[in-house]
Amino acid sequence: MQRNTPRKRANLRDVASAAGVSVATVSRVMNAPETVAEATRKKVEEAMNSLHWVPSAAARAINTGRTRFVGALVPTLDNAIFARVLASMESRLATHRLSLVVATTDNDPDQEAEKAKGLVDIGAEGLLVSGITHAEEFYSLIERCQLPAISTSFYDPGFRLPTIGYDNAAAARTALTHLTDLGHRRIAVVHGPSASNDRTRARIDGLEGHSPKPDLSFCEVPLSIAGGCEAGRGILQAEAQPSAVLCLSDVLASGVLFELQRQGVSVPQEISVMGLDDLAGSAHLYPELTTVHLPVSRMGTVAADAIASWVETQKVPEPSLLKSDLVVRSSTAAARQGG
Amino acid sequence: MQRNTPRKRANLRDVASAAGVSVATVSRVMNAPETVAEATRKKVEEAMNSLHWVPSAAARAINTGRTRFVGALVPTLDNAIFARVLASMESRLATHRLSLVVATTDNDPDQEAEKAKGLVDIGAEGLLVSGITHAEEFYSLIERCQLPAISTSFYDPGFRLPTIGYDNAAAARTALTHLTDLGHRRIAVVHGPSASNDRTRARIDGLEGHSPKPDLSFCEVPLSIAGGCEAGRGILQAEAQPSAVLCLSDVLASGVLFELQRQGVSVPQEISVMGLDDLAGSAHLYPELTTVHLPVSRMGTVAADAIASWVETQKVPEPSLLKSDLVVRSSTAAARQGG
DNA sequence: ATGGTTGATGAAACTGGTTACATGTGTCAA
DNA sequence: TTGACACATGTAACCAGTTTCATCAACCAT
Repeated sequence: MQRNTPRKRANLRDVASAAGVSVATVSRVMNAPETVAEATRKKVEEAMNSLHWVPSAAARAINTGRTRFVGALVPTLDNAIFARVLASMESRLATHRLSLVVATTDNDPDQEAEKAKGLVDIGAEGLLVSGITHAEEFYSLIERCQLPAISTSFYDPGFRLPTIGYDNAAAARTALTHLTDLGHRRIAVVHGPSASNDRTRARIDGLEGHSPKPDLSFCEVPLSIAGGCEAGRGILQAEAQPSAVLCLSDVLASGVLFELQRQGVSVPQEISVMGLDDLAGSAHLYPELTTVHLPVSRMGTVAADAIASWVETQKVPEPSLLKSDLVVRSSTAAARQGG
Repeated sequence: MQRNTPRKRANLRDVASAAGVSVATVSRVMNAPETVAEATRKKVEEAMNSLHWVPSAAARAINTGRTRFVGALVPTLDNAIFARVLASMESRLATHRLSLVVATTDNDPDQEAEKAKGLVDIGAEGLLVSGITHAEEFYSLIERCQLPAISTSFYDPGFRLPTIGYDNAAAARTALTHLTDLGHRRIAVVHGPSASNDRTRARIDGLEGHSPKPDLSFCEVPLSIAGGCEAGRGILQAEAQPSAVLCLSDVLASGVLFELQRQGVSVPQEISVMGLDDLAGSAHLYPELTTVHLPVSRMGTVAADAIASWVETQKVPEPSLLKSDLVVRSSTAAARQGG
């Protein structure tokens, strides 16, 4: 039985002895090549190559105290909006030489706390979460570890964590105002599960106390296109039909749109439909969806910058409010007189 | 100047001396509590709590040689299909007590290689990539590190890496056959950028040599709903109008659908539209989209299991072919005679 | 009383890097 | 010729855990 294969990975010492130098010199070739003489450096580099040496991330981390990645906890990847946020976070973090570890929580605070623990266990230097509803274990975890953590999708300067997001209530109000401005008074509000989603709750709450006071009927469905379809069917079956449908998420609005078309209802002539989010595709739906634009990409980059600076400088970032804007397109129109 | 604040995080030794035991015992409380006497364990646990001790992931990793996370390199998060794959990978990996680090490559092999290096640098134990087009540096990286790496979205048993995916060419063929079976002969094929996307290329190639030989016209647009709309406009402006549109991605099909409706063309009466992917929302579009179902969720779980077993057991997994199925819905109909 | 076994614990080596400090050599101005 | 200084390199401590092996007491059967 020959033993040619050095079944164990080479380490710094192996490289050093192969190159005939000390470990310090090898380390210098990695971290400060300019301090090493040309000839020595070449010798070392050759030894590295011939031994197929790859530095151990863990060993480096133990010394520097840095792992260079942060974790993101999102409710789901199925909604395009979170995918968008993550995409912009990921690319922005890359500019800070940080990686992003993703975990999904399914809108469940307990699962979030558990996954957060998992992220800490593998060495996350910071955490990005969404919303303001979290388990007590989550807070005690980040406190215990003194871990930088930022909350997104929700602006609340008084919150326990720095928040970077928009005013969900105001966004919903903006949408409702657009509809009432158009003369709509009987409006169906379609939203996703409110029990598990604080953003949804905030949007619903934002509709309260509106003037003029519209006649709102609420409809809770799963947060998906299928859910929107379900809502659409429900609306058409109701005895008092609304002249407008306010969907608290573009995904739902899409479903409503498709279902109304399927049932032969023309939008916006018979019923206006409005969304909230402004997903990339919403501008291209038929009809083009009127909605409230939430700057999710921007939110991702701002949050990435904030967590990066917190991790690097230990300074807690300021909360940041991002503005949302009404985007009027073709899915809403003036209410017909005396409908 | 008092020095009450022990500005440094506590370590194992601190806990050990606080509890009046050895470091080995503290370590045992973590990893094999049953071997420690009840009373001792309690003492240690109290010390841990009062010192707010959090074990260092890096220190553990350096000993066990495990970081417990793998990296995934996807072209983009903007397409729902990758978000879906990642979601199922993430949840499946969690059952193996592995986390998922996500990086996006923008369909650029060089960027992929660079991000892969970044993932290795932070300690990824394995890599999940998509497609079969990769930079040479990528291969040399995984070879050098002897890193488990699996390719998804593309089945090719002869490939350099184990592949877990579907037969893209066959899926496209299935779609085309459905259209020709319905009597369509003049068909517009809408697809995303082919230069940078091997899956798209494979799908296009799959259409070749079909019998009966249809009259295909190709249209390349950005892979987005907006791109689909653009294609839709192009198709209506063409002098020889097709009776069916075959979109090599559901995202494009959605855009085509919306644009045709916008232009007053009825689907499928005037033009049939077909997709490929079967995204979650496709079944609820108006009209419901006929498409070819790709088992992306299943692919995610299979790939997760494969990389997990490779990482744990060092045994290279077998390639795996996942079947795709035709899903006939309402967006396609028989070609009108003598159109 | 004796030897064997089990259970709990500790001392110290070990993981794979980084880095403070020491050393040795060569250059240059005084 | 000598002291000052820069430069290249090595020695060994250090990071925060895990793990091997030794130790020692307690228990039990002989």
